[in-house]
Amino acid sequence: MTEMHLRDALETLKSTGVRITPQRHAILEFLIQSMIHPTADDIYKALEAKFPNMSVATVYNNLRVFRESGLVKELTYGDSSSRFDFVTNDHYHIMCDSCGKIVDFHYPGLDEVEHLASHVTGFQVSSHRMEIYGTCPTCVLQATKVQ
Amino acid sequence: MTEMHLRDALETLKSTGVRITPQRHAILEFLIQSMIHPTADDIYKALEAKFPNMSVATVYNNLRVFRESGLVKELTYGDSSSRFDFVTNDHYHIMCDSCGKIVDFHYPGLDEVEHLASHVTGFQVSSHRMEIYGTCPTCVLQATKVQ
DNA sequence: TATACTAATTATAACGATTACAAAATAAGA
DNA sequence: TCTTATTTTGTAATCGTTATAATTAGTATA
Repeated sequence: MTEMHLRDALETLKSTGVRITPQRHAILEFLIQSMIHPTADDIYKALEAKFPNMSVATVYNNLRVFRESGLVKELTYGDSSSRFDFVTNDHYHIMCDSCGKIVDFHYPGLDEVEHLASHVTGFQVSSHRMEIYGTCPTCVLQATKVQ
Repeated sequence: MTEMHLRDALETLKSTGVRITPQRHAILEFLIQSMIHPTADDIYKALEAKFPNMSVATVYNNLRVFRESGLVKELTYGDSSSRFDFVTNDHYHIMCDSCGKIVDFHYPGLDEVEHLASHVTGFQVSSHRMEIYGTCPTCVLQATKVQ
């Protein structure tokens, strides 16, 4: 599965004239295998052992390249830094207010809202963003224990 | 209308022991009357004439106070700075990819998605965020003109 | 395989939004 | 009016991210 995604991703990059460097390979591999929706710094730290000389700039540069190729999605929140998500099939995110964990879930797409918004505002709609916030099971449990 | 909102807002603040300063009054007033979902800097610049000595820190401090009182909502996007929205009735935003303009629109709330997400992930859901992106009528028009 | 060309990496400085801090000013109740 | 805790101010610091320029390294071609 991961193998497949990685090979496809590399193929996509190559076909648009993007060179495959060991760093790019490693960052993509990490993103695909990662379940934590990592920040740029997470990625930098995770690959430190394998690439002791890699620069943070390389991580950021490549995340931008991947984003522009449509391979990766950037998730932005207020205070903290951006998180990055390898694009597979469409899914939404639910985020824990307490520990910050992000979990994927599927939903049939909000075409109706897009249509209504377009109708009401006259915008030409291109996309939408939706996230749900709450408390994850683990944090709910801990909150009950404390009392 | 604006008068009403402002008086209510000041009352809310007072009742939780927050002092009403001229700066707070002015920032709130500007937020209520503003249609542009301003950034902290927008607010700072807008009040420069009336408060030549006001510090940016004051703007940020008070926006935090207002947010914590539930009077103001912070809208965060990737690249640029946060935008602030005086909380009235529930509405969503549609944003122009080209010029950055944000327009409000109403929609009956996405209870169904919240329920499903809760069911599937086991989270205790508290809220959600939804935005639509596209091109505003003005920018669509300009794009056609150029050709 | 060697060469050449261009893109990518690195290290570091710069940037911009936001926050921390300490001193001075001030709102609001007694 | 007086008192006191809160708020404002000015400035420095922080942190994520980007710009820059020199070095290194993919990859197409011969």
